[in-house]
Amino acid sequence: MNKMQTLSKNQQIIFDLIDKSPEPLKAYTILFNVQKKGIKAPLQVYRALDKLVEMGKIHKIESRNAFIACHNSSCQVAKATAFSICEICEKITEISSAGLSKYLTSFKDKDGMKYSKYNLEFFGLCKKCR
Amino acid sequence: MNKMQTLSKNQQIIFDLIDKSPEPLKAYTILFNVQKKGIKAPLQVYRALDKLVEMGKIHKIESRNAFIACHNSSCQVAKATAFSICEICEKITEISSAGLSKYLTSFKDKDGMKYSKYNLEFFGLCKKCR
DNA sequence: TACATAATGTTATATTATAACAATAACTTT
DNA sequence: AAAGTTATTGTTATAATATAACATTATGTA
Ligand SMILES: [Zn+2]
Ligand SMILES: [Zn+2]
Ligand SMILES: [Zn+2]
Ligand SMILES: [Zn+2]
Repeated sequence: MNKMQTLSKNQQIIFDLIDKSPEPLKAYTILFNVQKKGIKAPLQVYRALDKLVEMGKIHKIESRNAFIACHNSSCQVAKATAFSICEICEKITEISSAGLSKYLTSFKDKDGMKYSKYNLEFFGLCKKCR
Repeated sequence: MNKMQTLSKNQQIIFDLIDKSPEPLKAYTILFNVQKKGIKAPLQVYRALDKLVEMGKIHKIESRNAFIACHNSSCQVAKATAFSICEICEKITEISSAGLSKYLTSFKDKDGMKYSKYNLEFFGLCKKCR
């Protein structure tokens, strides 16, 4: 069974903010929004983000330098993520597809090499923007 | 047929450097290495990089902020890229798999949405590092 | 308690990327 | 060739993203 992860003060503040945000947040946007709670320096934000990513509570959208809460039942697959990104409105959604993750987790390259960790970002137009 | 793309002076200088590099290069590493050729400012580098990415001559490794030349017969699939990244030695290889690109290009999410563009980064240990 | 580990606070700095504006070069159309 | 248009270049300044280094405090464990 998973060891119950309890969040530290800063981790909890920053996770709550990201979790209730309708869109991915950037580190300095987070910083600005938690200054009233006493978090004053970028490093405090980045440290909490690092831990939250490690725990699988949030994911980083690499092409956008932004962070989104995992809604995939706190990602068992913290290290195997897939997102869709709308190129017009920047709506970003975590894709939760057993088929996709199975395909990618079992994918073997030319050397027969398998990879348990991956990050996939799809780009296109969301429903609203088409 | 594809319009033959001819590179501008700066684009050619920067492409040549990336193309002959055994590893992905970062923007400021590129800048440092082309200063002897008269390219003095970050913006000159970033502008050339943008165009080269557009043309599919190079790709950006998003999780590393680094650029690698496409060796996939100058990527017909400039907008559908996949890489493997060794977490120890940072060896990075473009994956060229018809099966993978077919699977991802035809992948439909829960809303039945298809995406023609994607970027996939696999993480693991390369042969040498295992 | 005593020890070890994780989290925090703080200042400074490194790294990555773009804004704004002016000047040239290259390509089109007449 | 002339005139108009677009792509590329040059330059300075600045914005945005991220980490180094060091001191302190809190938490967990033997
Ligand atoms: Zn997730
Ligand atoms: Zn949209
Ligand atoms: Zn390619
Ligand atoms: Zn390796």
